[in-house]
Amino acid sequence: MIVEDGPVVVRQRIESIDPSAVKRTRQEKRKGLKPLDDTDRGVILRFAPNPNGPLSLGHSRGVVINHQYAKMYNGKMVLRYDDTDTVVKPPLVEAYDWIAEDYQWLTGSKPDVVIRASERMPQYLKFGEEMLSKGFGYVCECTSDEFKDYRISMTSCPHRSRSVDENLTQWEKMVQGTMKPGDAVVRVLTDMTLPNPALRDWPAWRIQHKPHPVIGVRYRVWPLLDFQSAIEDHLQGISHIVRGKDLMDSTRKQMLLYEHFGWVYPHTLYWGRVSIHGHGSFSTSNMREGIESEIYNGWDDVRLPTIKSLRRKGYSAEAITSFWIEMGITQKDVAIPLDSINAVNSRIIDPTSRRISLVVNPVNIEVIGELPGSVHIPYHPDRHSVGHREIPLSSKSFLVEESDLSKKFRLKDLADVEKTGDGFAFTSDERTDDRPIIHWISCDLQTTCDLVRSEGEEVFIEHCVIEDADLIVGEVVQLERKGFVRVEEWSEERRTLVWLHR
RNA sequence: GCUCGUGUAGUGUAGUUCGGUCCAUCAUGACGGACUCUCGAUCCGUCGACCCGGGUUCAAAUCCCGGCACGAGCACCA
Repeated sequence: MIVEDGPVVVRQRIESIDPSAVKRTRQEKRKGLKPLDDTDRGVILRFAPNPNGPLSLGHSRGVVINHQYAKMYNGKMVLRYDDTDTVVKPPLVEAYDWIAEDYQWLTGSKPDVVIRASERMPQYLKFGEEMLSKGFGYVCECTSDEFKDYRISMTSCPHRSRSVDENLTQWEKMVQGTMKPGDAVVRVLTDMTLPNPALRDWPAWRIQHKPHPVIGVRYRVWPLLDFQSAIEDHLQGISHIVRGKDLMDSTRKQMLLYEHFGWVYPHTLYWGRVSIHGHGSFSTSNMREGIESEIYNGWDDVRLPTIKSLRRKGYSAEAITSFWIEMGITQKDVAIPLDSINAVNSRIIDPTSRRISLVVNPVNIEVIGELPGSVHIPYHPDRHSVGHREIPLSSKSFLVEESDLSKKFRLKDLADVEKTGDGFAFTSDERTDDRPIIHWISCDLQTTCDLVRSEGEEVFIEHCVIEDADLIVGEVVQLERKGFVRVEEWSEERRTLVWLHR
């Protein structure tokens, strides 16, 4: 045998038998998302947010990945509002539209199906009742603490052995509203000795008397996520679920329910938690509180990681999309530096962004010497198709950044300047040496604007001078030597820019 | 405590299914350089990783066993 031979010898032998078996090829990184299993019977995916606020950057991962898979397999996308909780994380009436809008912005399309769980109650109630009449659910009147003890000790609670009739009677009381919140809950009958405590007779329905912000007081009993989602996924024929790995036990709970109903559970993929490096975690509820207590100016506050805020700052949907697709769906918990999203965004916006001069701390200098009446400067250094502007220079006065002032400098695209006694003089329109190049604004064509910028927990509004260009609201421009901003307002009365990134 | 999951350069990823094609991919970052009338863009180069310990094998990022670390679930939230 070849036991004493080293791997090199073995490789040579293999090579002599079949060279292709050990051929060295440079390995490559897989592009795009990992293929899905079992796609031949159609692909239907879903994105199921709680409409208790607008979409955040974290949500956008769900939108992007699911939509991308649907696209890859010519499948369908379901946008489902999971709005069955009226107490802990109640829906925000406006959020439904916000989410639809952000969804469309991100994907450039509308979902194939839109569902509000709160409008599907008749369906859920039907299956809830079926569960009880078929004997795989029961009405449990333990308090949550009491049941916790049963769960830990792996023993049955007194209600577990109720008859179907008794369950149906109690259910009717829950539905009619004669029982108060907390009095009872409907559990799915699983097995109290299951090794995973989370799966032991998990709750499917609870009583809520607080009105639903959209549909009011029509129902007294509401399904919990695991039940509602399980039923609706089946009803919609969802083929693949991509969800956070914090919902892994949800999958397992729902599979037990599917077994009872005799259904086939969708294929499920998971991703880990994502946070932005150096930023605290923002939950929708946190943000909502912050807005209500006026710590934040609104959902599009530049400090918040909402899609609204990112849009306001000028991120492109394409950047967010390719960022998530490149990241894929690993189960690792990751902390992303904002810079890596910015890098993707820059790559996309740089070729089309006009270059504009803006000065934060302006100093007015008058320059003596020969100068044309105006100068013709392109809006983009590499792409002349972006256009150009004609800047009048008759006043020979310029605004420059205070910190840029020195003995010798060059006004970019214009002329070399030198300090002469108490003034400044043009020395050449050609570039003569490597003196610093600074940006400038002609006093003939200037206006003021506000620049909104956040730094940590602070928001700053800087009053700046900017060249008076015909900026368009919504466009992203690059401030010469500074970075990208989005034009938020541009009119006679108000001109506001929002800082994007460098 | 029980259950589940994850560990590849600073960061994020590819490769792990089925051991050899891996002295390990790509991007970002840092550093250096070229180019450029922006501190932008572009181009070139450099740096840098398989959580640890055993085992199996001619051969382990990949398989097995045992640790360790981190995260999540065990809600009448989603």
